[in-house]
Amino acid sequence: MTPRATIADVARVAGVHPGTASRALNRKTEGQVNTETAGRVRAAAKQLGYIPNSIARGLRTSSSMTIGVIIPDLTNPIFPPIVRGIDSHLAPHGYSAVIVNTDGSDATERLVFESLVQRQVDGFIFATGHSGHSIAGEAYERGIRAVMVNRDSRGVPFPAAVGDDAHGIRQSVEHLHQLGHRRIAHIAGPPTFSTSQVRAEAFVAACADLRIQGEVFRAPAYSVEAGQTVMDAVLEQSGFPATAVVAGNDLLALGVYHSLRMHGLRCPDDVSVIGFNDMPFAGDFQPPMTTVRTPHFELGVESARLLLNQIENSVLTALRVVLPVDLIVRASTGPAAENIAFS
Amino acid sequence: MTPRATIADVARVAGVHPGTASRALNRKTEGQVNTETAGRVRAAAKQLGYIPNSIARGLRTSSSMTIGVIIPDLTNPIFPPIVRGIDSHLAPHGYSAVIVNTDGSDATERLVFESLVQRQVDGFIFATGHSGHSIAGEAYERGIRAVMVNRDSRGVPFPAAVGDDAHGIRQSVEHLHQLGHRRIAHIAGPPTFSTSQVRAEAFVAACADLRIQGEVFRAPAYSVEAGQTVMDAVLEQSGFPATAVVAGNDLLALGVYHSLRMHGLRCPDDVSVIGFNDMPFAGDFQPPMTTVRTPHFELGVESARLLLNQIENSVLTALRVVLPVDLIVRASTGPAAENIAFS
DNA sequence: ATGAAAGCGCTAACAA
DNA sequence: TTGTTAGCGCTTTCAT
Repeated sequence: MTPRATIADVARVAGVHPGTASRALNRKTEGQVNTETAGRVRAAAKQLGYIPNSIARGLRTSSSMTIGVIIPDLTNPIFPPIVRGIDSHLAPHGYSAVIVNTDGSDATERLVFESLVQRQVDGFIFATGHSGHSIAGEAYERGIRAVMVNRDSRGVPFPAAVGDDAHGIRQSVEHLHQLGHRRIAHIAGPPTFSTSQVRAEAFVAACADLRIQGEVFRAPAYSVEAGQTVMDAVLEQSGFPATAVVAGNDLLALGVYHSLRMHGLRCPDDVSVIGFNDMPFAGDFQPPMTTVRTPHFELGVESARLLLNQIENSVLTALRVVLPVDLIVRASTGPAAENIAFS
Repeated sequence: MTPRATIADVARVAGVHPGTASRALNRKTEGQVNTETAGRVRAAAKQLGYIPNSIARGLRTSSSMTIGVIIPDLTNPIFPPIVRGIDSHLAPHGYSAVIVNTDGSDATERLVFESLVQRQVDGFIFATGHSGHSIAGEAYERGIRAVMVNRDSRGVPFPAAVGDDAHGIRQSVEHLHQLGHRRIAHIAGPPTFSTSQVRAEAFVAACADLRIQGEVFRAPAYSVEAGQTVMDAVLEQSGFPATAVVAGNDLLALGVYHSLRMHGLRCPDDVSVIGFNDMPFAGDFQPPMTTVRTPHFELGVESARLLLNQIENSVLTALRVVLPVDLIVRASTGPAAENIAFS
């Protein structure tokens, strides 16, 4: 492996001083150099296959052109689109994203956060929305730039890009109401996520407005297993004869599907189910899932835009960007069952 | 934001020279320093909240502790588990992964590759398996360290971690054969991917061995749309009266589902379908998909291990790691239909 | 418009 | 065992 050409090499070939070469090669400073000289420098660079060493540049400019993206779990299907959205905005600006997973663990979150600080990332995008001991608060105190995506900032004054969850839930409940449902269960995500709270509150409010019975059950995680377990409990122990379930997200809804199947209940004939997120392939499930579509890619884009505005222009374009969501009606919702399917 | 403490600050507080502080703080060199002194340095570091600047370190050691991971598209559900596997091996070794998408474009691949070289990544993991004008060959000539994951190296002498695709296909065909199928279509992925070739060849070989009719159709992409389009053509134009389809991957198989449905055909009653990969939620599709499970997470781990061995120990532990795959029989395969469902 | 020189923060070779 | 010195490759003042 032949050693890579440095800017000194380029300068030598072009017959100029390294400083001049540097100026010629950088957009912001190329105006300061004679057009003809600049051309010579560029030619030399091309000839030598010069690739600037961004580590060295970063050391000098104290910026790494890197953004840390902290998510709970990349295998949760809502995150890949968010990440792609983030990347689609960062890349054209010369930034790269370093994605790390926390698996919902505060300890891991702290660990990866420190490791990214050590890597001199220029900012953070948090997709983890813990309430209490989140590192977001600490980040703010340290003067670190960050934004939240898909989760609210909850006290910490970082900007956030979120979907209009409350509206999505309201649409869901109204849809169910129109189908004749009057007793609806909501399986909410863990209370540590801001989304869980927002959605649960919206559910309660919507039920109150429409004068229908709504009951909230809490899942310990946003996962298929948790959804199934909680739905098992709803069916077997709660004594709440729901004809429909509004799940906190699609994973939970999928768990509800499983529970229903295990209990010999049909969806939507016996119980209607609505998810949240419209994760990829939600329309291919059995039955195709009625769910609230959240524009994850765009959420990613917006969060990146918010962050870059802060970093590059030191301006806060917005403290909160709320994107619209849409109820996608498929086949997991139908008319309310006349007979209560369970005790 | 108070300026971060540097190693010079730590040294000053501890009353030692920066060089000594550096040695005390690094695992590999802490043996060279007096235990008591080292303790004082560590105390000072802790007191000041010292966080080493890894950019500066990288400049000096010419290593960024970063690995570039090049994939076609993060939203293809097989990649998140691979990425997590990679990360699970890299993180404990102090490395971070920078993930970039190419969307199957050679131009983008080249672009992101250069951008990662510029970032001084210590190595690459390629999940894109192009044949011809891949940048892998060029990377090799430049002396860049890299490995391939889930795709074969195809001439370029980089190590690779792959699943035993041929065996998976053979299992699929045998399963179909046992169910009485004698005319099977294979919808192969784009020929630019090594996996497409391997799977198609294995399909042809298996059919020959079992003396059944097998015909290969080529999809222009590994996507749901492509699967649907190709299956439409199989049904409407090919004149090949298949009773079963072995799809090149689950996405393609899902497209086959869609096509079948549009044609009023039932799966598996009229046509059996087998996918490949066992992507997340494949068991929740309608019908639950029979498919070949590939250990994506482990593939990721192995690829990272292969790469780190090369980087840190300059040893090539293996040129090829082949992991076993398994046929997961669910509900998309059944006895061969007696009547040919289409012309 | 260009050259000179300094220095970002760190580690590695060399001395002592 | 510790201090000294130099320099990774780049940008950016300051001079010219």
